Amino acid sequence: MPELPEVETVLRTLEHMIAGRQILSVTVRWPKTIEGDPDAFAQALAGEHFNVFERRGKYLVFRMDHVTLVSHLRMEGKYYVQQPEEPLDRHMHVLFDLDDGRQLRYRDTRKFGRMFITGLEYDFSHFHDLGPEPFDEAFCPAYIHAYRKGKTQPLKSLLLDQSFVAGIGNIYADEILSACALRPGRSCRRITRHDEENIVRETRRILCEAIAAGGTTIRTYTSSLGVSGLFQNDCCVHEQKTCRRCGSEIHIKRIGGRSSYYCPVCQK
DNA sequence: ACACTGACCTGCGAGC
DNA sequence: TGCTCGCAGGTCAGTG
Repeated sequence: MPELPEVETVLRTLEHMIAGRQILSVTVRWPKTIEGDPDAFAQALAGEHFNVFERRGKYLVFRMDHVTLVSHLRMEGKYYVQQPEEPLDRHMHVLFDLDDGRQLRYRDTRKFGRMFITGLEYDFSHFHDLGPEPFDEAFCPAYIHAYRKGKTQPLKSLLLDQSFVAGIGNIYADEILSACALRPGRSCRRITRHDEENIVRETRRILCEAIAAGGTTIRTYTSSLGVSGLFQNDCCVHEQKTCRRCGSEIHIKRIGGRSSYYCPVCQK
């Protein structure tokens, strides 16, 4: 499931592969992938160049000539750069014909991912209630303190709340709370200043390490493969049987509708 | 205002 | 073997 580090990896890999390329035409095979009118989407992108590659939270942002293309992979969205004669499968929902003869293909088995176009000056403030980036200095202990005031939700739900901080998903939320020795079900009302400092530091550390792990895939990419990160193979608690720190059995509990993995010994 | 639930989708594994 | 059921997950609309 792509979270911030995976989205960053996908973005940098695509930048490496298609920066400056022009879109000749767009084919939409599953219209619901496109927010808004798919025909207008295809028309607006024809002739546009991939100029600037940005990420905001889990959103991929491509600045073109006259429009901005925004893409969210949700759970299983992937991009492939292939030759047009390579066979399509039934999960390839949007095709972008490029000026060098290759094809950028969006593939999504669950069809949850979405993309849309908007103006060149798009900055997210009008459409999405996204919180600060984890690496932005605005994400600090004092910010957490102010944000959680009056709230009672579990810490896990707080970390998944994209208007609190942008880019964290279920896997990294579990890992961050494990690193902070906090149980996912703990109320955000009942943490200390020390915990707030830990959350900021461990969030950044874990995402940094994950981006670094994903970065290795950039150097080894092959043009016809989908891009994803590697860090998710290296979790302390998420989808683990035993705690990597103390060896205790990992517990699973549903919190906010998500499976949450934690060590009952290390996390209080 | 806050917190929780269900819908959107498909593939996969468990259980019968 | 073949079927059904439940689960996985990010976001948002809807509900209490």
